Amino acid sequence: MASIHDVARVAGVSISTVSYALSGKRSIAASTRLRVLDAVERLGYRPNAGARMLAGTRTNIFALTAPFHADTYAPAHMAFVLAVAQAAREHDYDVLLLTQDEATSGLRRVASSSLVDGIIVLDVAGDDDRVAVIRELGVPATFIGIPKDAAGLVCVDLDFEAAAALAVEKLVAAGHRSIGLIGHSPGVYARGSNFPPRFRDGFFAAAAAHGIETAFVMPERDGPSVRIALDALFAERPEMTAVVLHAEESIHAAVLDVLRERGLRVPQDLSVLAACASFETDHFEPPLDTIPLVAADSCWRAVTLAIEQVSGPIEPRIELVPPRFYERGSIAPPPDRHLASPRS
Amino acid sequence: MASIHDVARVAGVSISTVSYALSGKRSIAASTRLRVLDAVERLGYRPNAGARMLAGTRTNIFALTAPFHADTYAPAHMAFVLAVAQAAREHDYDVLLLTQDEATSGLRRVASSSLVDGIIVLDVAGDDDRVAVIRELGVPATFIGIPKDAAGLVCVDLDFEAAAALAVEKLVAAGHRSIGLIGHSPGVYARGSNFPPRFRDGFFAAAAAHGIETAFVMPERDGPSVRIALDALFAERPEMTAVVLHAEESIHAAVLDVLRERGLRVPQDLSVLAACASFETDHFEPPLDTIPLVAADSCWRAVTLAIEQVSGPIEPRIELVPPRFYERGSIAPPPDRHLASPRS
DNA sequence: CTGAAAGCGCTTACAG
DNA sequence: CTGAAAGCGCTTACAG
Repeated sequence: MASIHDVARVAGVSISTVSYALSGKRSIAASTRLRVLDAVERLGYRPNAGARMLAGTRTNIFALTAPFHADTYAPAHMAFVLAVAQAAREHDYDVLLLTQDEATSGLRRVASSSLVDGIIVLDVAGDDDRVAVIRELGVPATFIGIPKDAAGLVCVDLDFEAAAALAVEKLVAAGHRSIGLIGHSPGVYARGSNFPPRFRDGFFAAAAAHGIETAFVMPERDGPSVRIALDALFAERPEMTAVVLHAEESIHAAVLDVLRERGLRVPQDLSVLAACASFETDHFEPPLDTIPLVAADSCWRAVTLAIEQVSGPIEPRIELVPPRFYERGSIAPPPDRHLASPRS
Repeated sequence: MASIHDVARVAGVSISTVSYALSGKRSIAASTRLRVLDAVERLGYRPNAGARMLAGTRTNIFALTAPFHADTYAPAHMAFVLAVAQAAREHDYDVLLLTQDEATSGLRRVASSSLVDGIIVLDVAGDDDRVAVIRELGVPATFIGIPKDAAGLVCVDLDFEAAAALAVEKLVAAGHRSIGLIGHSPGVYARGSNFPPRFRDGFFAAAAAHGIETAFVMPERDGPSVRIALDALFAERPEMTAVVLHAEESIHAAVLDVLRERGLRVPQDLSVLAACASFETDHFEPPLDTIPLVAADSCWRAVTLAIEQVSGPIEPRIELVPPRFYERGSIAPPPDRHLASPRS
């Protein structure tokens, strides 16, 4: 494998000139640079990663700690892992994958051996063991998600409260006054991350602010549970004209199936809005209006903030990514029977 | 951060002694080793990764190339990524994640910069671009899956043909003579990996060997498609008494739903076998007999073979992991009406 | 604008 | 059983 010495010899310059020509860290005569680049090309030279790590100030590797648990929703998890890897690559960083087995010990290992320049933390739980370790290590890190005690940390997340408020606003604007929320399974609220309650509470708060009636159910992942959950919503709010979904993809499909069974048309009889979904909602029948959870948004920002920290400490912060609404045609005004003053 | 010199000073030995005490590559007096380990402990010493990579012969990092496409089934994909990472860690290796964006260029990059000691290749397509690159690079690599031209490569995979044969045998042993196969969606067979056809062809071959009637359907991922597919099976083989599933988790659930709707009990009226599933099948109602695709099996073997290659070339091979059957109670003898000579 | 050289922190022959 | 030293391939002050 060609080394920097080979390149220097072929180009007829010193190794420092090769290094600078490649890094651009000092000005090089155009003709010299060309000779160097030509030699690099001809030799297929690639700087040795280990040597750069040792001599330089950074490794250009981030650790990605992405614990996977029994109740982790694989598609969303995968979307975030990939989005981090892609964002990192666009900043010339590689990603080292750390799993649940090594949640805290892996962080210590890669940080104290200077294998990585920093850490991206995924699937952040309310009380996450990794928080204390990262504080202790003092290594650059960005959390995607918000732990209970975020003091001194750099966190990025979708603004779930704002997303819930936006969902309510869109439906209120269409004329709805009674809105159901179909959330994740109860287990998701009980343990783990804080975004499901953040969305739920944001939903209730926004609804209250608008004087809107609500009902809330948490079905399990199977079809029968969804059926029962929808029945419960309609039982509690017979006048309900819209439903917000903050759940997994399969729940969306199941809800639409049940509505079809019951002869309820979307959006003529019931408006439906998919909130904070990390999957496409336009292959559903009908396609669903959505306020998506865009993994690329949070992950890009997280990587950017991690890179900033590599150059030196930055102000701790919780950065909330603003939600956006995409219309697909699954929201309409409520059917006449529900209007205060029926038309015609 | 403490260096090997700090440890040597505290322990009162030379840095080579520290190195050898830690690597065990030459014999050290017990008392000396204790002093070294004590110093390591007190200083919280961790060898610098870059320095080891540069001075040593290996980086202890594998690249994992795991392209994710629109039709990739996230849970299985995730299971394999995690299994590789876990197997690697148990061999003291870390895993660098390469995504679809960099499928081939990433391989060149990490291999020629000596960032990694080898490559684990996931989601292998029949004609996979990565095959040529890896041949060219001559870097240690293990494929999990089998490309069309596997000459010179080291590949590991479940023995899908044997799994299909085992599925048929189990059902034949229970008395079944007419068996349906519910496969993946047509798109999966059209492009991509070769394991779906390998299973399908193995199924037909084994059925033919046993003189068994078969039918085969490829439903899309949605509920209605599954309903239609089951109807097609029963239309083609009214005497069908067993079904083998080689498909995604949601298809399994949908099949069981439809059978329930139709009043068909499993296994009294119809036996069901889940084949090559990378998810648990015992939370279904009823739990399903299974010949699982165990990610940990293939991935552990793949990592082991990659590590062997780091020490020097090994014989190219295609290693097939033998399938195993787990009984859960979803297979029973066919109902009496289907027996050639009805009892009583 | 460019070069000679120190130094990053290890591993591993070489010597004893 | 242990130590002194070369060397891995870079980056980056230091000098000119």
